[in-house]
Amino acid sequence: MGHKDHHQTKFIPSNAPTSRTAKFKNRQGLIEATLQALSDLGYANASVSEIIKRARLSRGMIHLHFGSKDNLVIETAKHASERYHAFLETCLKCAGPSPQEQVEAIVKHDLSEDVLNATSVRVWYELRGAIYFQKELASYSDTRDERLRNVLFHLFIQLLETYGLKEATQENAEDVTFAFLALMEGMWTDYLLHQNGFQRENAKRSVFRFLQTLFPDHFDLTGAKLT
Amino acid sequence: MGHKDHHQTKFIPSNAPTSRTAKFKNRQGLIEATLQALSDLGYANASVSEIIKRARLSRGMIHLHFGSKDNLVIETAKHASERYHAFLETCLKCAGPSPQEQVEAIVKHDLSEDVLNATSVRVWYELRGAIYFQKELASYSDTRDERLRNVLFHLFIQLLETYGLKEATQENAEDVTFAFLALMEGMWTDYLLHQNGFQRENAKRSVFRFLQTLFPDHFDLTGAKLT
DNA sequence: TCATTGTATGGACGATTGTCCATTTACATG
DNA sequence: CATGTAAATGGACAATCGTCCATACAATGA
Repeated sequence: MGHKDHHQTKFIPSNAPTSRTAKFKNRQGLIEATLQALSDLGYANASVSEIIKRARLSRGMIHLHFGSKDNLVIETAKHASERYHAFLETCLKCAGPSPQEQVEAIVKHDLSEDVLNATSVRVWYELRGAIYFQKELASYSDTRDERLRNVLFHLFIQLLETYGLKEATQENAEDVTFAFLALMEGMWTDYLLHQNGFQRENAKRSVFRFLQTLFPDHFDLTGAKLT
Repeated sequence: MGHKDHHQTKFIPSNAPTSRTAKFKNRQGLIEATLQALSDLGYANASVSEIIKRARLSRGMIHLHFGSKDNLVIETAKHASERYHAFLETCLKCAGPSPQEQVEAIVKHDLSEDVLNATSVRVWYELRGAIYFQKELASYSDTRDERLRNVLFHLFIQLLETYGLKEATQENAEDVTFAFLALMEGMWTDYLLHQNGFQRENAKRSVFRFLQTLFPDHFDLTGAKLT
């Protein structure tokens, strides 16, 4: 009934050409709708019907644009992953060059409202869980994986070296990286589970307290309060 | 065809009475099968058909024993939660009474093969994710929740007091508890994601290194090596 | 031994899943 | 304006979902 009208009012404000720009917009719309459905309903209940309802598009569009629903989910994961890494890279470039400033930037990025919010945390959790029976997701649900792990490892190496702990630097840096990543993972999980009670500032303070005990010369709790 | 035979050979070895013991066994069998299905397939694909296939029972049994599939999942979560807490309590009783020994016991419990294994971690993850659209699960997927949080909080209070840091003890203990739980959460997530590469000993060492930096008088890395 | 009771079976049911395609719509080009 | 091509629609389809029930079975008490 009103489907066509909705589509027109949504994507063709006046009388602009539909063709390619509209096709791209619909493609993006499906991805956004999938993110929303995953967030609202979880992977188990994010059906084709629920996705197209949110996209306000017709049933066949998923097949037309993505071939299958599985593929749509994979592309959605890819989209989310790229957004995460792009924003992270921006944050790292804006921050100062010193290791402590870089680490600080990573913490603030990962706990910022742009990254750690109700929708994205839910989607991230659901897509991770789905890796088991949708192996192709693994490559795109790699938030906080090898790339970031390597960056952190080298940052911590530098920080450890300033203490002159040459002997066990390698192993120490590995352990610190491992623990730091686990800590950040845990923060996200805590946000997921206690969305109402979660205090962003407390989370930041805990992480900086952790960093402070490890590197008392480089970190203090004032870092947790800055945006 | 062979359904009856399977059932008999499984639950009635010789000619024992079926009645109540068998009913209980079938009930337990369904719960175990649900755990297996959740682990193998995830919540999204753990259908009634897949569960009864693993339990080697007939379709109607779920309705008979649990009323609905949703209820079976809830009872399964309850079962898993009770098992986790019962084992944790045993570990805490076996360990020495000092705060550092109690914390150590918690770490070793949470990273032991009995608790942190392929099946249980998968189930834990899936059930947590399902809380969103199955609210009743929340009360039984509370692994590492308020109960454990309180225990840890008081243990860390005691440890902090020995340093004479009376002023900020409360806030410090909260932060430490928060960070510690996040760290353990993250370890589980890491196990989930990198099951092949995960090194139990590395995880233990990282946690103990974390504790050592916080409480250098009470913890050292030798604790990480003991079973 | 026969009736009763509780347990177990497996197929039927409507609802919903993801896929696909015949059809319609709308734009770009001749 | 007419024609061709790409985009979008929404219903048809088989498969599967969870629920439920008529039936069968097995053990117990009279």
